[in-house]
Amino acid sequence: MITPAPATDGRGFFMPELPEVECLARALREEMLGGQVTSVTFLRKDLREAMPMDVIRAALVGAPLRRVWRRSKYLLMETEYGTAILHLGMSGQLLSMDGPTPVKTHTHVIFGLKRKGSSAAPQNDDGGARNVYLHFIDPRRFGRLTAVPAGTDLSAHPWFKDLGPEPLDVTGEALANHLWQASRGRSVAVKAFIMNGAMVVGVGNIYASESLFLAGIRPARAAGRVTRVEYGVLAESIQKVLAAAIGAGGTSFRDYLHSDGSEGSYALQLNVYGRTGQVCRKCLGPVREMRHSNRATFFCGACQK
DNA sequence: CCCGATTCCTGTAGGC
DNA sequence: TGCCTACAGGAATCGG
Repeated sequence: MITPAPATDGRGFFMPELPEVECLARALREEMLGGQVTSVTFLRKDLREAMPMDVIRAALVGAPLRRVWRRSKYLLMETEYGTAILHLGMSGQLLSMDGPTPVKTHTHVIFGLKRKGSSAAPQNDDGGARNVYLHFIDPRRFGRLTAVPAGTDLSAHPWFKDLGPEPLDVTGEALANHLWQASRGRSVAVKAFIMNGAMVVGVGNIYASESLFLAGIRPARAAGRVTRVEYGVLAESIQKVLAAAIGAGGTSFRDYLHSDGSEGSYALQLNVYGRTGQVCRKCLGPVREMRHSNRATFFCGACQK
């Protein structure tokens, strides 16, 4: 039995990929929807790029959160005034805290929220319990945060305009057809091809290796030399890996949100990622590693053709 | 256009 | 033990 696992970098460091962002969106929806952002505090001006602080405040502060969702690895939070767009990068965390004071290093932005119904909360004792502070922490600062005013066409936004389909929002057949057609004549390695957000979103370095292992396709194969039948298997493998990780990542995320973020992410059951030299779980041969486009790539030489 | 390499950043691991 | 280097990742950008 082959079971995909939540993503870490092999040392237990939590890496937000599509499944983790999806779980984050679900958790925030559960906890925050209908609540109101009362403040956005910036502890620095830029992450990967400058954050438009006024635009972000204008989009969020003073109106109920009416929608929280995910597109690709972006988390979106919408009020009637606008939409904030957040990317956790590689090391980003969005932690729910009781207080407005940073408790971890590399806390860059703090969203203060008055949760739904908080006006009726008592003033004493747990009077502040319904207020919650979302701490955006990101040591490596690969994250991004921006916002757009209401009415903006998000599909035309620079961060979204070139994105391919959501792998879990289309059928395996549709995804396979799309990948196969887009790959005709392409010499790029199939691993780089499926990691390209213009082709399909949400497949990062870890899940690319894992999907190709499940599909039995070597990562270095030219995308244009993968057959339609193989793209059928690959599309289903991508969906299987991501869907299973959403389940597993969800569990991981609850620990993550309510503790320090690393709990539960050490016990990994990845098939090839980070398992160089260890035995393949299918054929007991050695898992091999190569570097491609400066990224570690893992595969089984016997199981993948 | 296509494709591979490089860049951003910091914490951690491993070599000596 | 401490210093140094390599490496991790998404996505933009550069150059051939």
